[in-house]
Amino acid sequence: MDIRELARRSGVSVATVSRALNDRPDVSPRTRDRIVAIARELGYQPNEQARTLVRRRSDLVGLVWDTGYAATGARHPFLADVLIGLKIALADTGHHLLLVSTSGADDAQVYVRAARRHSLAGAVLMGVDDQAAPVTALIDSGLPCVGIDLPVTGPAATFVTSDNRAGAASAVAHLHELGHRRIAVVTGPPEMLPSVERLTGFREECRRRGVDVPSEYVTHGDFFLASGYTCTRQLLALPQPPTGVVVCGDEMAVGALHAAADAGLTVPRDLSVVGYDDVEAAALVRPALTTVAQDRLALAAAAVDSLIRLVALRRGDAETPAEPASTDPDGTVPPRHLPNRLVVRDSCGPVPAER
Amino acid sequence: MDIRELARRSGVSVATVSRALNDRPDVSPRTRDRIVAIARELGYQPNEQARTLVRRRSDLVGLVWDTGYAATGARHPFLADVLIGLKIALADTGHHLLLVSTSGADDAQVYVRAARRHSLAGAVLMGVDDQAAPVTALIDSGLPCVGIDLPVTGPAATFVTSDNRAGAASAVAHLHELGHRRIAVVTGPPEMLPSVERLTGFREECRRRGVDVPSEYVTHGDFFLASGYTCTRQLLALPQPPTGVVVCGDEMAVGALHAAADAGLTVPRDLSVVGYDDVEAAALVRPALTTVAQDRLALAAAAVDSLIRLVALRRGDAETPAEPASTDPDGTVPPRHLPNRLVVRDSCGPVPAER
DNA sequence: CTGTTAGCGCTTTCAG
DNA sequence: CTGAAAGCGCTAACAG
Repeated sequence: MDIRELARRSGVSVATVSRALNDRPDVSPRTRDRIVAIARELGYQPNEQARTLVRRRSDLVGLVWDTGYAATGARHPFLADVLIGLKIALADTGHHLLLVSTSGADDAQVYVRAARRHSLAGAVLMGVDDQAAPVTALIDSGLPCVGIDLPVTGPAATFVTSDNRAGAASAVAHLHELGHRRIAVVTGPPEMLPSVERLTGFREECRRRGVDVPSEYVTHGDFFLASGYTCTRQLLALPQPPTGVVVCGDEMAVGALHAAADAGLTVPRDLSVVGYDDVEAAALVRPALTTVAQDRLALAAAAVDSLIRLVALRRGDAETPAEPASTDPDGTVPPRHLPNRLVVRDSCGPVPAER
Repeated sequence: MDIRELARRSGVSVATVSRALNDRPDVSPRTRDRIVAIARELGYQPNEQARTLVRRRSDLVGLVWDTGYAATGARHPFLADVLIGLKIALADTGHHLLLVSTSGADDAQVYVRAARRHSLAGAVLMGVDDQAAPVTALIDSGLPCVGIDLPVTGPAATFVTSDNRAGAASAVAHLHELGHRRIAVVTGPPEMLPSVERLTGFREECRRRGVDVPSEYVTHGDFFLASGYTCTRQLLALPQPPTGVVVCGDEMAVGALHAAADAGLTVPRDLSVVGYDDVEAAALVRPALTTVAQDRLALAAAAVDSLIRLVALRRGDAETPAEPASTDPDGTVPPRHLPNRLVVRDSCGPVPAER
């Protein structure tokens, strides 16, 4: 069942069928309707390869996600959820997600090659090092790219992330309102965007509220549980230990919970902990984590939306965009910071009496 | 940089280049080496679409995974890990994973159409209802398919799962050896393969050890936390409550932990719980879950291996397979049950003194 | 508005 | 062993 067969059955040429099926303006409505009806009836499916071959762009969006079990920060459960959101959002745009596998080779061109091989329409990047050569090469190749929690930029690249500053600020506010004045933070690696922005938000809100943040109160983990444990033990060993701690990732926050327990403290009686992300486990641990929730589906949807914009821009589409405001005048798609929401559970309480 | 350019630069015809690059026997070794060297040097990448168009089979493997947030059993964290395993295993075979999105339409042909559109080499199914029309249609279409935890079979279909019976049996054995004699079970829906097999394994091991299983001790959840909670509360409300319970999924097992707590019981002092899967949260909850671990990477690798076999069979490859034993003589790929391993943590203890 | 025609980049007969 | 030539199924000029 190919386009020729369809043309025969509808009594027109293949060109007309193609036009009708691709919603081109230059077909008479009656012809179009008839063709579309016959196509549907016959269950005709255009061959995606043939179409890509001539159009030089497929309906595939690559997902660059370094899932090597070894790679730091890669296997964040958070990202697995984003993946699902991507799939859902992409479905509405007629695109499909292709997980690009690097199969061993890791020269700087792996992603670029994969993109070309499959004539990708664009790519979504997450959980990778945005400074790594293969990644920068991809960005520089001019392929529309959107980073999730990765500050990639360029003529055909942009990113989406959470409003990390506001999120961290809300965590501080929550603790402050419970009476806490000795508030510490466990953030991520200093080279990662969410780490930096969350730390900034933390500092800003503390300043705003006149809360002093001694430098020992600022610690850096790697978003994995063990680092949250270590940092928290360190904090608790301080001469003036904090009474509340903002942990910039739920995995690390669970580590903080364990650290408190091992230090003989009860959460939230002796120590208050607020996490970040609201991963599944956040609601499962005891005490359930109070945490700054990211809307992962919305994050994915925003990424897809931005990507589609980039693709359209690149194609030179002059059509009136649905939301003209969100494409910058200079023909660029601005980064987006999506709002977060504090989810109050059981890991924060009033300040403990002075010991 | 296309094959023509490459041919020009190597001073041969495109046909020869094609043969060389595809490892065809009918090229002189010297010519081949020279062409391969030049290709590598120039970073030549064959266009996948052009190649698929003529070969009528792409390097894409579809992943049919019903990730609608609504779909039962779909968003199991377990499956997200399998996904990563699939990607890794597939990379070695030169294939890429395509997440097939159904974009609204849900007639019986959605998957079949998607498969045809992209000329998929095969498909991996997980987290879907193997009785659903779109799924059976895909299986019946003759596309090589392998189900993960789904008992799909057919001339070009097979499946992989855990050795659920042995796994459940090991859970029973563990409890029995700790002295438990009143052992209950929370399994999944009766129509799902893992539920059924785990329940069977549970029953067999109980019988083997002379442990009686009253019918009230057998409960069915849906693999989600809440159902584990409900079932466990029910069990604990029995006149003769169990002292140990085998919960056939970690999510449900966490629910069981909460149920125990809410019933005023301490795990493992008053109740022993063993889970199944060893998802990430299993190690994070307190007490950490003793659970039957599945090797998710191995499961994924086995799925890929089976799929590749099916693809080869279908192509009519007569080459000597690497492991001839695992392809059945009748030209079929048998289902596989991978071994599980009991991971002992803190949720099981000796039988409590009679209250 | 519609048909004809020329490829997209590659593999694969079929001759040599 | 190698080359010439015929498409794979579709889209996009270019004429009508």
